Amino acid sequence: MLDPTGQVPTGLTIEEASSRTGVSAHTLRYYERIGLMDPVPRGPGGHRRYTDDDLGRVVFLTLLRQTGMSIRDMQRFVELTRQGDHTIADRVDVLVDHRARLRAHVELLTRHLAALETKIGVYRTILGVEHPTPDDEPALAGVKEQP
Amino acid sequence: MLDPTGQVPTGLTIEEASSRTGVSAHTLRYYERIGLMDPVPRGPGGHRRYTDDDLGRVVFLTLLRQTGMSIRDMQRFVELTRQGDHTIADRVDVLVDHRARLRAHVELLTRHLAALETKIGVYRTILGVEHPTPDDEPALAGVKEQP
DNA sequence: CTAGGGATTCGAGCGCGCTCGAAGTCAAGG
DNA sequence: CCTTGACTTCGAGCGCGCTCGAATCCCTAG
Repeated sequence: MLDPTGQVPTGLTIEEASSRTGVSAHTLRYYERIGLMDPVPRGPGGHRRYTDDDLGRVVFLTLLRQTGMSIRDMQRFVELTRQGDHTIADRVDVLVDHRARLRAHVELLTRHLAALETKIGVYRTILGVEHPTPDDEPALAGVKEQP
Repeated sequence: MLDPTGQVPTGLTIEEASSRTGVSAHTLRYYERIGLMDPVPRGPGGHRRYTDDDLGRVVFLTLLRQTGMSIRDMQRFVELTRQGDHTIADRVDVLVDHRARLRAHVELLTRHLAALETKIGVYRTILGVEHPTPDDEPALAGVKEQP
């Protein structure tokens, strides 16, 4: 493990970074290719070694993606970051806009969720309401029905 | 507008249905093609005339889509519907599962929203907090952060 | 030295959910 | 009559976000 110079490679391999972030190695390379990540430092043999900062970046990118920001918009945001501190106000604008969209989206989903509850209620009523709705908390417990 | 027989075509044209549901005419035809909608009744000239029931169906399909159900799963659900009342319990199962995923998704988004607030806060701090953040009350009541 | 394993780059391919365009039909209006 | 325009069917195409596979390279173990 130790090399003769005493240098221990620092940082995580791409596989380790993948398992810690939940992002596939393929996707990690892809993000780097398209400029969402700055070139990740390389260890011996040109292998990527992810630093904590790199991981943090990945996590943030994942947050943006999962909240519906497009790859293209993420690229624009990252470009702002690269341009230095004088773009911080712009970055805040982007994030605030994104937050607004996200809030609206969450509200929409919440309304849809309520409508879905109603629909389920209607169906259950049709089935005959023996059960005093033992269903409003288990989620994964597994939904039993009986005739 | 009135034809000699006194027959007034009933229901909405595809364009009207589109503007009322927010779903494009292209997509309405597509949904019918792939079996998400039963064949919509036709008026003179073979043109579609959407009934209120049809619109209701479109709205429900839209809800499922917007909450992340795949077209494929929607097709399976619709197929159950077509098979008659004895599939109601199965339909409930599908909807309950979907509700669980939706709840989890909303929770994830809510956590991401909180993280986003934090990030914005950090950036604002860097900018120097002249502005007493005139932004932390609108939209949603949920999710407050405090330093 | 050889073999193995896991990384590298790169472009191509894929699944999803539309989205579009071509070609045709029909009814009303001038 | 002919035009206009909104509809019809159908298959093809598109944009997105990955996802994969081939070829190559490097390091380590035996």
